[in-house]
Amino acid sequence: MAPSRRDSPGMSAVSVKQCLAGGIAAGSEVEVRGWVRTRRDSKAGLSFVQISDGSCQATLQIVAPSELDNYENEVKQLTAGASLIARGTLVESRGKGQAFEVKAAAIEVLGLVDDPETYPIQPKQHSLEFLREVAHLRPRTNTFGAVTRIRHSAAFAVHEFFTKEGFCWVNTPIITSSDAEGAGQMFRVSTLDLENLPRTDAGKVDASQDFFGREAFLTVSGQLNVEAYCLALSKVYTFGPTFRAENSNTARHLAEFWMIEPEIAFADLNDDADLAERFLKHVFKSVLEQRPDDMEFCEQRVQKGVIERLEKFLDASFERIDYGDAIEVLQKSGKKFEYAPDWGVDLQTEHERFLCEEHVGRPVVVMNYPRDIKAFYMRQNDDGKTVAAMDVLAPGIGEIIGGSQREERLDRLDARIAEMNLDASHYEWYRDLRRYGTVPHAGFGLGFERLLVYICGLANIRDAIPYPRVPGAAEY
RNA sequence: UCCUCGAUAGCUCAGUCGGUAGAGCAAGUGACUGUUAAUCACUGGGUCGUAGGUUCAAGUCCUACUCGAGGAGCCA
Repeated sequence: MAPSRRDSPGMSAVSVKQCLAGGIAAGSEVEVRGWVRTRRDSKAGLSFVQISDGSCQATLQIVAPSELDNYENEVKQLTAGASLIARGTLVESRGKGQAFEVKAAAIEVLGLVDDPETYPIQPKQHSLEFLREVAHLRPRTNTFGAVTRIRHSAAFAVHEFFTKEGFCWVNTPIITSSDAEGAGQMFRVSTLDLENLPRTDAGKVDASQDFFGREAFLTVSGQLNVEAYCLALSKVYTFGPTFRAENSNTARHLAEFWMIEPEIAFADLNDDADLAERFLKHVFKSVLEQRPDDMEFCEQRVQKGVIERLEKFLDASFERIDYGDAIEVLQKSGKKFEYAPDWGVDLQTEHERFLCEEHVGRPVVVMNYPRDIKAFYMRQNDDGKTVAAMDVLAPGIGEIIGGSQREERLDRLDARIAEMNLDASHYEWYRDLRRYGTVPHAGFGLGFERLLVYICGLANIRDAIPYPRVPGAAEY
């Protein structure tokens, strides 16, 4: 990682991370750029300025001697948030707390803070609720720096995993005309003039005059579309934005979030569960390896125990349990649940957490759910009562992945579409996939922000995405 | 959407029985110091979320609304 050359002769622009990593020889001339975290003045004729440039969790100490031309009128005006470029010598620090520091020969102040008293990001612990109200400034905090770098590493690990396993990333459409699987309320996409809507003779809004010549929405899932690519490229996945217009106001829901949906051909539910296990372990392992400083920050300041939770996850093989057996286990557990477990009803969060935290003590895959509580595309089992669906439950959070083997038999699929009163005309192209060379296939879905919440130990999903969109709030 | 709790200085909070407002941090000034979220002293900073109501008197009690948090439902 050679420092890039800059205009100034003999001087290289380097990151805070590079300065602290030990890869640059002490005595080197360097240029660093960043934002001030704190400034401490010494009457010995120097100031200490801690700067961050986002390259790592740590800050770099700039030692600014009072001999600098702009010491009195600029350096001593530096407050949290101000931006600067420092040029000088990278030296071993005389003080404790850091191995290296930069002895500045010049400090160029790019931007002071207009009103330091009202600058929201102060060198102290802020509440996450408050920081949500300043979403444009919160990336300057330790917490959001860590989450942002971890988010990047996790996203990279997702692509790395699938690439190594021979998958193709397929960009399914964000604008869609079908309501997919009825997976929830959709955002409408329209260019019609809301003040003056075209009407049909029957008085309905005339969608044929809209941009796409029909109704259109933002996607709630790329799964149906990606199945088509699966039945040609064998191993595919989506990773993109997803939208749900549900009025859910919780720490686990966003109106706009990123979803990962792999789909594998010539595969059954067991293959699907195997894939989910390898996938989660790879992402967790990568993040632990690539962002130890940020994970340590999460451990200290976000939630104690997050690192150990991930390490344990890597070591544990997933337990697999049939839904019916899980219900029996819950009923015989002697544990009092707010909702009594009953065959035919979906597992509550309290049930899921009991299964993986108390009953098994490691991640659990619950398989073969009652068909009446699951989507039309899930493959019907021979017992006539269940479908080949699975949920991966993780200690500390509950469901983290939901997936299924898909119904590849046209007659069975048609029967389900009819049974559930879905409009068959919407699924013609989906039915084609079963008419032209159908094969068993399976896949799962995973909310990327929920994965981050688990990795970082965050309490609220709104802190796992840069600009959270939730009912009643789309500021910034 | 339902239930519960909350909103007081830039931030985090205290504010007793209803009697016109307080701390820590931050900011400003000074002292001190190769300092480490430095330390010490002083100073400035408030339409108590909004609108009504009760009262001689409301941060405090009542009503409505707005916003936030926790839980539930829905789900990823």
